[in-house]
This record gives sequence, structure tokens and C-alpha cells, in this order.
Amino acid sequence: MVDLTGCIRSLLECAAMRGDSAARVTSHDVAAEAGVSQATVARVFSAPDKVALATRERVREAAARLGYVPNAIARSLKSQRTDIVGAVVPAKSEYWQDVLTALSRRLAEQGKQLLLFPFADADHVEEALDSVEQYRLDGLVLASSTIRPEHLVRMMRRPNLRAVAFNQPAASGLLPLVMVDNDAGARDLAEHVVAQGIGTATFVGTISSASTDQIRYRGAASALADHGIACPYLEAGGFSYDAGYKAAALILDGADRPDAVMGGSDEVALGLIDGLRTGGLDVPGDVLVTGFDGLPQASWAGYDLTTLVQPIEVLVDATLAIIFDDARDAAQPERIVPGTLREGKTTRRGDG
Amino acid sequence: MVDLTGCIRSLLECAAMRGDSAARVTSHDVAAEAGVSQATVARVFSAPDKVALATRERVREAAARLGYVPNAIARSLKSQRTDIVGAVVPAKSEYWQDVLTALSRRLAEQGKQLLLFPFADADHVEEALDSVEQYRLDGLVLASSTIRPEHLVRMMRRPNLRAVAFNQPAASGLLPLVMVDNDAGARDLAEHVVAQGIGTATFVGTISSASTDQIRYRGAASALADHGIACPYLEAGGFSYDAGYKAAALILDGADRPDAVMGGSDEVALGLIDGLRTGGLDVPGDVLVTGFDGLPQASWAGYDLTTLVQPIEVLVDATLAIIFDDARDAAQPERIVPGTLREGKTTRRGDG
DNA sequence: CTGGGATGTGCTTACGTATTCACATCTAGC
DNA sequence: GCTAGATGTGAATACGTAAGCACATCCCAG
Repeated sequence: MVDLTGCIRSLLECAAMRGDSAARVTSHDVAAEAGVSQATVARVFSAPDKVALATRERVREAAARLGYVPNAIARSLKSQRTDIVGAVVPAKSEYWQDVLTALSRRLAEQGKQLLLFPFADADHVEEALDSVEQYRLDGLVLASSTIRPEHLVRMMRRPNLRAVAFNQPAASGLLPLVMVDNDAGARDLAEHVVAQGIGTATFVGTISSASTDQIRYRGAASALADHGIACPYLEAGGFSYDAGYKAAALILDGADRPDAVMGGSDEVALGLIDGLRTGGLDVPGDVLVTGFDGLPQASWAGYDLTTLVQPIEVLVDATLAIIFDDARDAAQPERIVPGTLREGKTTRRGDG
Repeated sequence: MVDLTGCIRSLLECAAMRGDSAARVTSHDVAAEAGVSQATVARVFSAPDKVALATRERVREAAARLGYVPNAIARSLKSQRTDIVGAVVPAKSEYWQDVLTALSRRLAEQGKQLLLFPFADADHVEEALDSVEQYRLDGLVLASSTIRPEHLVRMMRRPNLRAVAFNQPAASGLLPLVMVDNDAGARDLAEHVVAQGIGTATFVGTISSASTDQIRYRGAASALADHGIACPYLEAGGFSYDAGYKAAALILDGADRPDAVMGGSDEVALGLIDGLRTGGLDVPGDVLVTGFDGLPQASWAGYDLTTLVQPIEVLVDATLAIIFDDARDAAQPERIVPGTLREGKTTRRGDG
């Protein structure tokens, strides 16, 4: 304890020493201290190999002595690169939070940063994009299928800005696009529940106007139709647990209960499970449930949801590749990545 | 459908028209177009009341015609304000994701942005702080109790940078501090389980070196001791669901099973519940479980966890108040905000 | 009719860095 | 011993904006 206190005190003194005097150290100050020109100092920090070893060390020492840190703002202004990628995402969503986590981590590895532009409703996307344009970002990730085409168009062909649509089928043809194979994933899930021997099914979508929702529903319905099973669509009205929970009540009240309920997303599916269970049904005993996304929570032992796991790392890497790869004028790339079916106990009929 | 296609096409044409020609429109260009000086253009966008109404409208029109958008980078360089707040946070954590969501939303309302500096381990905080110093942020939120004091000290008294420690008791005296009342919250939870008539209890902490963990444990242990109940400490070794799930096995294997298990965080508590249930115990029938934080997932019907809900909006507002309020040289503020006990069914003995 | 404050605008400079160009020095090859 | 190329460094400029200062105009009170 004594040791720690001492340690902190000395650190405090150190901070105080260089503290206010070092209020704003520029490359000019370092240049003066090291006896070189400002240009050389700049080179030491941006292109070290262009400076003789001896000079480089002298500058580095002077910089350390003065507590110099290069000013990223000034650098960005001069170099026309910010090393910052923006992301326009819905403010509340487990899925997007997972994506952002992966994205920011990968960016950090490359010495780049992530600037967030969250929006509450689709109506507030406009404001977010206004902010986006002010910062001269290197790249922009347009997330969420609720962003409307007119917004996408606005972000096309901005100079020095590579915009990528993430999991947003509607962007096809307008912007480079990265997404999981929603259609194939939905079919896989449908085939899986069919294999468990169901007779009827219902798809509980998130928001019917979302393009991912439409594709997932069509994929599932089409695969089920191949086996002669009809699949009505029910809209939860949101991407959240609560939306799913409430939708469960509609299913419970419905005339004939389906053998399987396919959720448009994991969050909705988790809400469905709890809602159905609260209503007295056993999952998977009475009803099978599937999700879509592969959230961590879906793997929790309390749920163990059968879902389609999105390879988020792969999607993120593909996105960054489009943003930073130098094939600037290549045709609009479109990367559709397959997901993985994860079989959980929510579709395990036998042991129910 | 035809209508939509037409709409998109016209938007495309519009984008193309002003597209590449408007490659990089500056305030000078607008000035020339409107027949005024660059200074006036700048004023129109940063201090409109200083410009005559007629001139203002003329400039606005010219700007719209050219597609001019002010350059935030240049503005930051000149004005020494970025309107960006940074946040140094652990990369993976439900709790912090919720905090960040609230923080970025509130910032967006003020026309400010959030720049993320996520770190994987405590050992990588250093790198994150290196990045922080390059961007001349208006404020910095240092989150997570795993950030070490030496890192905190480094962020003290940076010119033009207000750093705030968020839920990080160890920062007391070093930096302005905002946190929930961990001690009182832990006591409330302890009193609550005592009221359910327990005889023995175990506290399952997250990481014992985290300062919040220590305070929560001491608070709980002290309150339990007042009732003559001992409370051993068990370290989960992480903040995650998985850590809690694994810790449950230790409790199941232990000699005498406690009547109540107090989790150091909600994530750990949720893992504990599933772990205990998987091991054959009934929660709350055989064991009561409490959490801490008030995550959305804790309210899910499948768990309905008794926990201490942190008033995240209040904490965030307090944090931003410290960063942006002009009482720059006031004494280090320290805002300790009370949480709210939420009684879920994980401590409801009777109906088990 | 005059003087002083209010108002609106332009000129100029500075923010801190990256980069081009020019120049000095040094090495190697005939 | 002289030239061509390589190498290292400095001077100067530009990135796009904000703001201080100077100045012109206008209005109203005396």
C-alpha cells in the first residue's frame, strides 16, 4: 500500500513537471529542441526511413523530453486522410453492438478509429448523415436494413469516402455490399425444422419493411413450401426482445398453434421463447423455435437457441477490405457470406 | 415498384450532376459563388446572427447549389475544439455497451460525436491512450475498473481535455469521478436476501482486482455480517456469462451449498443461474441469486433477476456535465448516484 | 447637422502538419 | 579527379476554417 502511494505520488510529480508548461507542444518546438527543421520532425513520425538514424534518435529524444504527441487533426487536414471510419447504426440493438465491437477492434489493430453515428428511428438517419459529411472519413459503414435507399444514394461517390452497406440487401447495385446469405440461411433453418417433423409453421418477422426481413421470410417460406407447408407471416414490429415477447401472445391467442415458430432475429426469438413459456407452452416440447444472427445470448444455457450464426469477423473483414483496398474503381463488389446453422435444444423434439 | 425505380433514378442523376464536379467544395468556392468573402461564409455556418439576413440567405443558397459542407477537420484545427468525446472501454461487455449506447445518443443530441477506444485486456490500455492523445478530444470517459491508476494519472491535466472516470472508484482523488453507489447497492441487495430468510451466502466476484468488485463485496459482506452471516468470496475470473457459468460448478462441488449467491455483476449472475440450473438446482427454490447493474437481459422473463439497477442515463448526464460545464477549475467533482433495487423472481422464496 | 454607437463585411493571419522542390553532402565508377 | 546517382535536410507552401482587427455604413440623439 505504501509502495503504491509512493508510486502514484511520483507519477503525479512527473505529470506536474511537464504538465502545464507542455500545454501545447508542436513539431516546431521539437524541431527547436533537437536542432532540426520542422519538416524533419514530421518525417520522423510519418516516414521514419527517410531520416538518418542519428537524427531520428535525437528527434525522438527531444520529443519525449517535451512530451510531444503528433496532432491527428492537423495531419488529417494536410493529408486528406483521417484514419477514421464511421458507422451509421441503430442506437439499440444487440446484433449491431456485436458488429461494432468486432469492427472497432479490427480497426484498432490497424491504428484506425471508429466514429459512431447512432440513430434512434429511420427518420433520424438524415441528421446522422449530415454529421457524417462534416468529418472527412476514410470510410463509412451503413448498417441496418432500415436505412432507406435515398440515404444510400446520398452517400454514393462522395470524394475520398468509401461507403459500404452492411447486411442491407436493398443497397444492391447502389453501394458495395457485404452481407450474410440471408436466403440460404433461412432455407437451412426451414429445412432443419422440417426434418424435425413439423406440420405447420409461422414466421415472426422483425419489421416487414426491412429488406433482410423480407429475404429471410421468403427463403423460409419457399423452403417450407417445397415440403407442402404453408408459412404465414406475423410482424413483431421491432428488432427487440420485447417485440418478440409480445408477438408470442398473438400466437398463443391464435386459432391453431403452429408446430414451429421462426423468429426473424435472435432477439425476437428469445422474446418469443419467454413469451411462449410464460403462456404455458413448452419449448421445444410444444413448439420449436428458431432465430437468426447467432448472438452470444442465443447460446446461453437457459435458451440454447437454434439459429443461423453470422460470421461477424468475416463480414467485418470483408467490409474493411472494400474500404481500404486500393482497387478504387473496381465494379461495385458484393460479398455474400454463408452463415452456419447452430442446432440448439429449441428444436430438439425428442428429449423435450 | 415502378415509382420507386424512377425515384431512385432521379436521385442518381442528381448525385451525378453535382457529383465529381463538387469533388471538394470549400468556403472559398461558396464565397465566390455568392459574391462575398470567405469570412462571411464561415460566419454563416458558425455564427449566423453576425450576418445580415439577406447575405445569409444568399450564402445558404450558393452553398446548397454547390453542395458545400463545412469541413469539421479544419474547423477543429482552427477552433481547438473537436466536438468529439472519446471513451476508453473494454471491448467485450454488455454493461459497457449499454453505457456507450446511452452516451453516444446523448452526445448526438448535442451535435457531438463519440470516438471509441476499445481495449481487449488491461495490458492494452496503454495503446488506446496513445491514440487518445493524438486526437485532441474535448473530453474523455475512462471506463472500466480495470484501468490502472498509472493510466489515470497520465490523463490528468491534459490541456483542453476533460477526463472523467466512470464507475471506477480507484480514480477517487485523481480524476473527476461518476459512479453508482456500489457500497449502498451491495448492502441493499444483502439486506434483501437476508429478509428472505437465508442462513448462508457466497459472493461470486468478477475480478478481484477491480475496484468496483472490492467495494461491492465489502458492502455485501458487511451488511451480512450485521446479521451474523459470513460471506466467503469466490472469484469468477471475468465479467462474462461464461465466467459465471463456470463459477457455478465450483459452488455445486463445494462442501456446503449457500442459501444465496450474490453475483458481482449481472452477466456473471446470469451465468450462475444457468450453471446452477444445469447442475440440477432450482433458482430460487434451492438457491437465491442476485446480480448487479440492471442489464436489459436481467429483466428477461427467463431470468427475472433480482439486481441493483444503475441509472445509466443519470450517470451519463453527470459525466457530460463534468466534461462540458465551464467550471473548469472547480475541485474534482465526485458524483455518487444511488441505484435502485429491482426485485425479480430469483429471490422470491415462497412461490419457488 | 454632427458625433458616437451599432451593425455588417472584408482582409489577414494562425491552427499544426505533410510534402514538393531545391540544395548540400557523400559514395562509387570510369 | 570528376560526374552521376543516392541520400539527408531545410525552406516554403497548402490543407480549410475561425476570429481579431479595421473599416464602411447606418441610425438616432443631441
